[in-house]
Amino acid sequence: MGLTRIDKYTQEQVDLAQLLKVLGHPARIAIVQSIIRTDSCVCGDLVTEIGLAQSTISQHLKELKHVGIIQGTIEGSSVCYCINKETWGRLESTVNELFKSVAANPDCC
Amino acid sequence: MGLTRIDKYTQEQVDLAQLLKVLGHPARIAIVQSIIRTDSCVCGDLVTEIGLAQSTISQHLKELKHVGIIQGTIEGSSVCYCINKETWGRLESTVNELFKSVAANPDCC
DNA sequence: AAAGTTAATCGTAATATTGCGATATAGCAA
DNA sequence: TTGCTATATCGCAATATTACGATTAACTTT
Repeated sequence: MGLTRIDKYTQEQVDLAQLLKVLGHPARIAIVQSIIRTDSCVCGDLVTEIGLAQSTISQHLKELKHVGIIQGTIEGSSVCYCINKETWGRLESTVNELFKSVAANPDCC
Repeated sequence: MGLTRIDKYTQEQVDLAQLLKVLGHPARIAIVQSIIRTDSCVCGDLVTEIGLAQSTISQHLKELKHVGIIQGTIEGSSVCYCINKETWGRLESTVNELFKSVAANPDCC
């Protein structure tokens, strides 16, 4: 069917999966890393830096923005994209909880 | 084209994205959580617990196994799936590095 | 051997994702 | 106004993903 069934899962599972899914693309990882590294909200630079078409980068930015991983502010004729720390904080604590339970899990096979 | 171009990215970006992508599905999150929680390598139980078809669960297990998130050992007529801690350790440190750089990133817009 | 259990694989239909060029939109500059 | 730049959106083609039923494979029990 190609349609992920969400009626079987908790809201937490759906939310976490959504964030991880959006981050689960190398272009979007590269975009996030670039936004962090350049430390300024350059945006069009991503096109030349990553080497995908402008429309493709714009689409990835849209997805990152849609789930709240980044946020954009219009700044003259360009757009300033930066990290949404609230979402990252939420993701960090959820993921760390998972890591903790993995670490505490005894080997069994 | 539907084909993710990997020639534009570093190996680290591709590897991280691959792990996050596989975890980016609620059924696979539920599977991982269940494997951790039950603390034993039950497997067929996932079908009744999650409520997807047996073939669907098997397919998700295959993907988790393929990227090394879990590992399976044949145990009689059933299979014992459990966490692959080496992969989780790698993922944890990579992700934590990312979280650290996000936290250190100054707000700019 | 025959039947039952468990899990993997195959085939398939429906939907989603990726990437691009072309076009639209909006602010800025001359 | 007329261009120029920056970004978003549209439409499309290629490919990937998701889910399922049916089948297969392998072990267990009778």
